Amino acid sequence: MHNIKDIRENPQEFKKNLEDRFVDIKLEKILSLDETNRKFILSKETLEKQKKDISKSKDPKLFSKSKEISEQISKLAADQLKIKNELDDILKSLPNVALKDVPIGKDEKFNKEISKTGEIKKFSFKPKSHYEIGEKLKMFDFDLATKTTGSRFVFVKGKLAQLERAISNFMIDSHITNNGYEEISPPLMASDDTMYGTGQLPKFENDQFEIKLDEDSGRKFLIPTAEVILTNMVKNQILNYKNLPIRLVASTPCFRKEAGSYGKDTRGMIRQHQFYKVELVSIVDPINCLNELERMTNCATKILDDLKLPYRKIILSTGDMGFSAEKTYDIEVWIPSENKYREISSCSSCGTFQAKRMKSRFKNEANETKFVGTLNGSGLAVGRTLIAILENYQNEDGSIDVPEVLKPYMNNLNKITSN
RNA sequence: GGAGAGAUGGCUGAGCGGUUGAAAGCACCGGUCUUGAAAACCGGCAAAGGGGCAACUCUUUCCUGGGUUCGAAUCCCAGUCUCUCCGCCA
Repeated sequence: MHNIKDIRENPQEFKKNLEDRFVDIKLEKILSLDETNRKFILSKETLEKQKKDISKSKDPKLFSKSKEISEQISKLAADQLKIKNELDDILKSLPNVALKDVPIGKDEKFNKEISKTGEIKKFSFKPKSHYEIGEKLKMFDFDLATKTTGSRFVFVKGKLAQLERAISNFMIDSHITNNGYEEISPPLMASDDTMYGTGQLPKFENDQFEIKLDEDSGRKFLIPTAEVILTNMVKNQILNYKNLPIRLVASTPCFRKEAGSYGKDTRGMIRQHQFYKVELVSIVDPINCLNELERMTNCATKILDDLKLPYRKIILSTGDMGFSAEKTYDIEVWIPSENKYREISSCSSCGTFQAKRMKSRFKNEANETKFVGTLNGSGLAVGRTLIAILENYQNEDGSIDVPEVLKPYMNNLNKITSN
């Protein structure tokens, strides 16, 4: 959430920054609510001071006066709270401000390609889509998932299930051993305020699967990404600068309603309600956010290098970035059957935006309390990596070569064939 | 599911109606000492918000929400969470 103090000091700049993200900001409303709020606070505090003085004096003659003041205070407090809540509701739904080097544009058309890596393989036959390959191998079963569960789910079976697990294990091992991340096996559900902390609530409630444990307790949500639960590990904490950076990795299922993408990617497992993802999260001193973003993105692309999959790196435009992000790189992998690149990772710096929502702070070397910086990135989306391997490593007979680095995770299997 | 215990600052932990924003220790920051470090010693060290150009000052906060009282970390009620024991189950 944005600090109202910063807005107050530089309202026009704030307005412009959010307009660059194509957000309709009611600046006048915000400023007037803030002013009213402060007026209420001032009069409330004046009364509180009077009351405190009376109680300190211990003078019985003043006691009845104190009671009167109490009533006035509670009235003022109620009015003040109403204004404050109204103000907060507006602030809570405003996205983070983009950094200066982020291209301004209203949607993905304004994203900019930064680099292309790897060679696109020339097939001597027409490459099949991952779902054709998987179904032919009898290792993807979409119909069965429809029967047991519904649309946008899949059964992965046999060697492809093993391959999926191999991909996940290879990625985690790589991040642990080469990049210094700590592996976490987190809860797959998150509470209301946890979801708020990383920015999924209040604005994107419709994308989340809500869980009710019982009538009385608060609602919970299936995590749409491990980012939510990993980042919130430092919620409501004041860390020491010596503990930073914190680097976490987890491989978890992710659950998304995919509301608003009806009819999009309906075939295959590109867009599912449930998918595995290896997620990277960094908690850093905010002055290191940009370096960490580069580092994290490199951790993600290294996986694709090792898997020998062609990819490109793009920087998202202001309109295409996520709610909490200040700068985002997407990594897109080559999908032969579609003859184009598709997103396989998204790495974002959130600056102190999430930290302010979570109240995650640290003491710096000067012993001052500051908000931490948070970053998250996929390293990588496991389901989509499986897709990319199927398509890029396919042979004309429908078999799949196992990528070199995954063989140790597949009992040194060279090739996946039907039967 | 049954029976208890508890929730205090970055951490451990005192306080159980009135200079308690909160003892003490640890951690952290600054200093003395030292070639440097450690140890020892000295000093500092909660957060959020408001007012003020500033020095500074005020308010709130001892899990959350109500209540009692002139006054609550301290008493009462409700809730949340944690722990221990018993039962049940992976």
